[in-house]
Amino acid sequence: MANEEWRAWPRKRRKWGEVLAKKRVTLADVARLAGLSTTAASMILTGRPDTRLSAEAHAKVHAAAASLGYRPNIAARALRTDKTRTIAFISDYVATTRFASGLIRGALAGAEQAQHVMLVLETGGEPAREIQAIEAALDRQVDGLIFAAMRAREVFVPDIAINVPTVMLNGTSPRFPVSILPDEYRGGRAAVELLAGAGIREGIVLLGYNEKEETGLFRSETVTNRLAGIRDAMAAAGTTFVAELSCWNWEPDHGYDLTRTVLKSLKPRALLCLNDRLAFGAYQALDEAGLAIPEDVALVSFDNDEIASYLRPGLTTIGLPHEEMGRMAISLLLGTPTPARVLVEMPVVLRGSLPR
Amino acid sequence: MANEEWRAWPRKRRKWGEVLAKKRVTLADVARLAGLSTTAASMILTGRPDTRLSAEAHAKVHAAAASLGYRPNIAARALRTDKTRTIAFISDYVATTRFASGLIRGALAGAEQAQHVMLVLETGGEPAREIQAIEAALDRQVDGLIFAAMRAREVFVPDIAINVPTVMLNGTSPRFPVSILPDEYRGGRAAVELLAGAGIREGIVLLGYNEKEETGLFRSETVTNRLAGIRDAMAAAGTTFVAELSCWNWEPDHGYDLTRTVLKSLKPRALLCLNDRLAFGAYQALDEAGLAIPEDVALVSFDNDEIASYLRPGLTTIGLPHEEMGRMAISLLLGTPTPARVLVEMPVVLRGSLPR
DNA sequence: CTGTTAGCGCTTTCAT
DNA sequence: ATGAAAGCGCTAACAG
Repeated sequence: MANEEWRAWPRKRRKWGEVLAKKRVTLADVARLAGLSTTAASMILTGRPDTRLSAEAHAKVHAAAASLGYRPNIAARALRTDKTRTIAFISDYVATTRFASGLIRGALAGAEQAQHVMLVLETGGEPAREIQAIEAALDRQVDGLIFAAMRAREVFVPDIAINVPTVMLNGTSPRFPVSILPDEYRGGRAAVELLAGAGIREGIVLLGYNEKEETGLFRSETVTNRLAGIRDAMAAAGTTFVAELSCWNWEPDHGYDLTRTVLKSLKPRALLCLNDRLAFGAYQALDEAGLAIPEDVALVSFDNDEIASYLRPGLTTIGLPHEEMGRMAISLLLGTPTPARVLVEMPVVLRGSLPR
Repeated sequence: MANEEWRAWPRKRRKWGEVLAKKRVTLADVARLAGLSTTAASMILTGRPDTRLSAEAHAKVHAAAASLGYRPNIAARALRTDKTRTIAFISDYVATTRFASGLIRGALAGAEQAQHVMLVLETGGEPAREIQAIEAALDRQVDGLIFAAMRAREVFVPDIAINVPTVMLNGTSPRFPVSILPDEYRGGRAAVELLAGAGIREGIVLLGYNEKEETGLFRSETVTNRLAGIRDAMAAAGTTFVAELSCWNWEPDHGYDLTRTVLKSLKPRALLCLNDRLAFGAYQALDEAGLAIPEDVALVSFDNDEIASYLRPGLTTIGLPHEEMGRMAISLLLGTPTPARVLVEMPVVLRGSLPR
């Protein structure tokens, strides 16, 4: 399983503790060196405004802190202040669907900017692990909780006491009013408008519509809203789909099969795919059929998955604004509570799969 | 940018603090309810073995804790014990290359299993942010540090005092002897042996060899070792490459271009691609040239990127054992220090791009 | 303007 | 067998 190759270092193995050394410098050390009280040192180092200590005192304390390399012990501070400058990010899956990792990245960036730090916990969507994760976070006195779902949906949050601000990210929960979601409705509209803008109003096939929205992984309002936007925009453009193909999951294989099915009976002008992986499969089927993209068939899709940029021609897609959403979760958490549903705009990513 | 839709909840906005309630139950509360001292409660709840308190005391304390929903304050405990059961995972990028997120997932899983929790920090490889990340972690009294690199390489670790166990994950550093890497040499051998096993010993093209290994993103020993394994295995099989194509980066476009170049001058039997994205580009070029995989041209590649499973036929590839590596980082950190370089075996993932 | 004192919640000698 | 008291490092009242 693992192949170990031993290196020089210690002759005899020792415990980690023995390998390391020196205890941390404390505030008392700084105060002592500066010849002042810990109180003075504390006030000066935390930069409290109201209290006026001599400029000389300031200088001495800062000099002492610097020369000793002093760093505050945040755990100790938290005992007094009840603030750890730490936020927990609890999600069902971590970057399993690679693009959803944008949620973490955005949150991480937001936290860093706000001088906070993030505890990341994965629950697999299992209630038992969710409870453990919440408790582990709360036990460490985090200042806030972000509950993230990798696929937008209503999230079940265990009914245990949570006494810190909480934000639902890419999901909703009746218990927590603050939630952040992609603006799927407008995204859906945008996709259709893109086609219309390219002069395509006829011969459009919808790929991946899930007949039973209440089934499977996508029982969320997400896909419902996306579809609502699509249908409204189609109606507004005064057209209808020439065909609607449904499937139970959005993987490349399904896109491939669906597209082959379509091509048997008709010659579509465009494929509107409900996500990029379906579109990927569609590319394969279109290639096999000798149809050129976008001359024969145009494609528009959703998610801005990484593969969208790999395809040739590149896939035009309505992206999920995950990074922006993650960032927003932090600012909502750290700001005044906003008991609202925040909808974040989905970016339009233009590539070659649409005629210009 | 963000579209806000206000929901029912509070008439007037309040601060988060006012929205929440009740202070935490403390050990003193438990002790009081049990009619014992905090000392007794502490000993019983932490399950210290040597001290023998009455069975009755045990029962009372546990009952009290349960009925109050007591949870220890780990920050406070850390003040005494110097153990936070928290580990920091500091990496240059978080899941930017989607498959590298396996490192995090593995570490997360390992931490959870060991009842620890993980602080995740991203540095972008910038020294200033690295310092901040280390300090932020150390200030929170983490029990250990994992330094991860998303692409295996030698990692620069800022020269600041680090007084906790540290493991380099997917990277090396002269300062920290414990490091975990994929066993690239054996992986390289495996790839060639796969081809040989399929009866292919002639007409093999190497795709993506970087002439100047010291340039660009891959100055690591990783690619060097991978290539060494490949060359040794080729020699062992008594054959040589019919062509070696180099490029400066491993993206689909390069694989596409390189393959087209190859096809101009010869008809290869197999392509050995140094990563899956190159292979992806190669697929596109082969498709265009009307060559069938694996009948005309076989492919073997590295990484087991997600796209490898999307391709048709599926791409046979030597995977990066990131999840296993992440898990191992935790166990090394929490166990006895192992001042060694641990090499983790790369899994062989068989799919249709190789004739059977 | 500065220092003393108290205590956050917990574990740990050390008495009883 | 159990509890009192000290103290981890820090900040907040309150004196001086």
